[in-house]
Amino acid sequence: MQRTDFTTMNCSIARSMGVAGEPWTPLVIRDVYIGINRFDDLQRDLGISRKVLAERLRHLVDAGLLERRPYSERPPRDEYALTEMGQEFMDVLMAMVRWGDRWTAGDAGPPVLYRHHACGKIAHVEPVCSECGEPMHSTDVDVQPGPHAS
Amino acid sequence: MQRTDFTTMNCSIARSMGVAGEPWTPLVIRDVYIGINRFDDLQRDLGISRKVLAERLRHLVDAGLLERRPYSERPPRDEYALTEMGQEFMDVLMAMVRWGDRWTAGDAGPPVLYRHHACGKIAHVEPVCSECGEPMHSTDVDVQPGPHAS
DNA sequence: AGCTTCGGTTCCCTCAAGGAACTAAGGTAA
DNA sequence: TTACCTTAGTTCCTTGAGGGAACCGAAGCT
Repeated sequence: MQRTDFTTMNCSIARSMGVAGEPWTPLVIRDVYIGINRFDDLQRDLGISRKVLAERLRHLVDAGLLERRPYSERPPRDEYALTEMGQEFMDVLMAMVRWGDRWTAGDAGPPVLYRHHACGKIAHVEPVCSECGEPMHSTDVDVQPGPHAS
Repeated sequence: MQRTDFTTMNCSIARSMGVAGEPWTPLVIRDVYIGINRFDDLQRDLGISRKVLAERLRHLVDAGLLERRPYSERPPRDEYALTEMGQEFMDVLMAMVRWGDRWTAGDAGPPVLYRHHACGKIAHVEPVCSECGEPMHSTDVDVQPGPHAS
């Protein structure tokens, strides 16, 4: 948790950042997604302090994005896996990958590529409207108060 | 900047977080997007420390997501506006809104709604494949090394 | 001359990040 | 049964970023 608690703000961006926006947290989620599931492997891959990693994992399990899963009875050992809530957060990270590839990758190009199962092509995500399927960027919408407006 | 510099890592998620992942930064971008463009207005709306706000704005201008724009000659005053790079970062924040609405909004419902210009309906973003237009979530892709793999 | 607005900067305090060392529970080899 | 290894943390200390309040400077307003 940063100094300010974003999780209680009446804004979905703030709450998302409160749950998964602390330093390292998105990278932990990415690593678990690509199959790095164990404490020592995460620590080695990220180069993160063991103390901070333990805090982040505890927070993510408490928040419901990760779950602990035993992979060995003797000795008893747990690994971390994405829950459905965590899987869906990958949508946010894939949007972040798209943006980072476009604006921060430079001439060298993106470090990883995504091959879409359905069509077999190298692709990136595009945001479209859930109702009509047309492109939906920030310039394509009006913002208006919702049920729980402040 | 957090202690660790994420902007130089060979990962678009890390670089995105390095540029726009510090505490408050996504909320500053959201506010500028919805038309809160001036220092004092941002400070009042967010309740952020003036010191931290000044740091964040400077960082976002340096990174190219925001630009300063004069809105008064006498007295000389600037306001902040999203660049194209900043506008496109809104795609990430809209994905975050979608996730936050689904998983953290609770019974009260989302605080804000988005009306899509093209179809006029209340909608949220769905990620689709840039090549075939079918849904593209993290479970729909294989990850493979790109041109600038580590 | 004095008050207000805007857009910051400066100062100080606290608490989180980073890093290294330590711990604990069990397994393996001699 | 002694010694060492692996895994998954915890503890301790130092440093530096976040928070808050006060201050500042340029311009306008009365």
